[in-house]
Amino acid sequence: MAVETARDAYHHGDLRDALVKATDAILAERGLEGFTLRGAARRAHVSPAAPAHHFGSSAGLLTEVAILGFEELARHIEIEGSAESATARLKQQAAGYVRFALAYPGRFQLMFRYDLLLPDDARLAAASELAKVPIARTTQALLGRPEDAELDEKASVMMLAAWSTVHGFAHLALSGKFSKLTPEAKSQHLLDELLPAMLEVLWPEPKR
Amino acid sequence: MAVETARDAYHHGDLRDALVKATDAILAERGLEGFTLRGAARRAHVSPAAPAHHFGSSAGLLTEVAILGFEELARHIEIEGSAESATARLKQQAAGYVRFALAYPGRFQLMFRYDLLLPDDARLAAASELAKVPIARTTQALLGRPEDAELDEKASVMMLAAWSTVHGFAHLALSGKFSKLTPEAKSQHLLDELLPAMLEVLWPEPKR
DNA sequence: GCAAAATCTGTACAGTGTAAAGATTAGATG
DNA sequence: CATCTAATCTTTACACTGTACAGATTTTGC
Repeated sequence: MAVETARDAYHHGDLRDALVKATDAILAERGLEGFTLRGAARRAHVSPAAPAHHFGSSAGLLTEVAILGFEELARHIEIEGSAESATARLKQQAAGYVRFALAYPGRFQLMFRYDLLLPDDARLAAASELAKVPIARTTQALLGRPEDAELDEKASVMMLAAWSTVHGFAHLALSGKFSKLTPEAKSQHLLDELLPAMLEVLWPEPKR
Repeated sequence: MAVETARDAYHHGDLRDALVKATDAILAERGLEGFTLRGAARRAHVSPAAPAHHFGSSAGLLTEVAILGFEELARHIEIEGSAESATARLKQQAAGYVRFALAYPGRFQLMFRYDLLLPDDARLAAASELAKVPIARTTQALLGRPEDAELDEKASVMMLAAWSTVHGFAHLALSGKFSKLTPEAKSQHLLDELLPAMLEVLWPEPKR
């Protein structure tokens, strides 16, 4: 059956999955700029042209990894415990978003590099859309509406505001644009100090 | 003297500038992913290895273009007429920021792709820093402080909030993440409708 | 058991960035 | 003006890249 680890056989057994994992490992170890299709093939002990059959092109493989990225991102912004307020929940989700970006910068950058991904992949679009759902629900809560209701224009704009802020913060952090503002800034400082302070400016916690 | 257009001579005359302009033109025509060092050399009618002497590497040339980008960005966020309020001024600057990103996507994306730029270039850092000055001044105005004063922590955080929001918006727009939210969304719609609406959520205009 | 389909290899090609060595020109010095 | 030196550009070359194409190998369906 060759279902077990048959890496030296002519047929790999589960090359598709192995290539995705190899790519993800490369992203983690050497970042997005360290990825090459041939490198991923080497890591899976397979010829340079092998990936083509499963993914068509480099973009096909990367799209698969980006899908996993959006799913992982969704997990990071789903809040576990019940938050005290809607704004508190928003902040928890924001922290999850940034935590994901800082923990998996290669994945995160890939997910927004349309030039590396298949432009019209339905599964990628769906995964991206699914990752927004938790933010959408919190937005509705902020407006005092039922969480599973459809977003009207005001809610859409509000969600866009939250998303832009957090995404911009994450992107600037990964671009190294904060090394000047806070020379010693490491991930912990960004997550524990700077991000909450910024969010408090934009979504102040209501006095009680 | 060969100061005049001597493109067919052995010595170009002003190859350094010609390569920068060629690169900028490629970014405008084919985007950042359309740039190659050899392509820029071809456009300047020069051999593939010629750029190396002036810029050392591809990153050196791109860094030069990124510096021009930050200078152009600074021009876009300097407000011309006097704004009615500090928040109104912030919104004008935000619009300038996004207008720049949408008008010159190749340049804009390059400016934040640290993997393509020289990591420790002093002039690039200075240009990037200079582009923040107008936002810093508006931040001070928002807090009712003298505009040329040093930013304390609160002001820094506030500026970071504004910057993150606008940068995230621009980045998401260029990533094509708004095509779902607003299928027909073109630059005009983003600039005239969506962006002002989002900013109004975060920085509501004070009642008068 | 055997044909057909799926999977992977080997080879090849055009294109990339850039290192190294040589050709050409410009500018400074006498 | 002549000549030397330094700057500038070309040529060649190399190790890569993504991927197209033809063929080898294995699995699968009948």
